[in-house]
Amino acid sequence: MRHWLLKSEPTSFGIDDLARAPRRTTTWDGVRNYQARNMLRDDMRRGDQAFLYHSSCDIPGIVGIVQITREGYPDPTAFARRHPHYDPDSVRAAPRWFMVDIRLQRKFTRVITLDELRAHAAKELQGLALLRPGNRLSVMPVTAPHWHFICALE
DNA sequence: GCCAACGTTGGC
DNA sequence: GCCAACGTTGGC
Repeated sequence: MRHWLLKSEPTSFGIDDLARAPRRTTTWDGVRNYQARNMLRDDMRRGDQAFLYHSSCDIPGIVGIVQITREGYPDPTAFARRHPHYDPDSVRAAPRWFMVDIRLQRKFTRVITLDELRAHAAKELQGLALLRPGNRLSVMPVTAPHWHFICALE
C-alpha cells in the first residue's frame, strides 16, 4: 500500500464537508497539474491511504486520513462547458484530467500543523515533499516511515 | 528549443 | 496584500 497527501482549501472543501458527504465519500476532481494528474491516473490504488491537508487557511496542517475508494478515471468537470474547471482541450475520447474517489477514514483529534511538521524537517521528515520550498503540488507521495511518524505525532 | 511574460499557489 | 516559487504559454 502506498501513502499520499492531498491538499484542499477548507473554505471551498474541507474535512468537515467530507464528514457530512453521503457515505463520507467524494470525487477528488479539479486537479489541473500534470504531475499530480499522473499520480491520480497511474499510481494511486484502491485502499491506499492519504493525509488530508488544509492549505490557505488560519492553521495550515494535516487534519485527517482518507482512503482511495476508486482508482483514477476521467474528470468530467473538464468536459463541462460552464464548469470553472472546464478545459476545452480535454475531450471524452482523449481525457486529459483524471480524478479518484476518496472516503474519510478518520478526522484527527487535532491539527498536525505545518509548523509542527517543519520542526522535524531536518530529521524524521527529511525529504517530505510538502516541506520542500516552493512546493505547490496538490497531490504528493508520502513514504511509509514519514507516514508512521506523522501518525504518531497526533 | 529557448526564454520572457504571465498566472497560480500558498505561507506569511 | 505581498511575494517567492514555479508551471504554462507563446513568440521567435
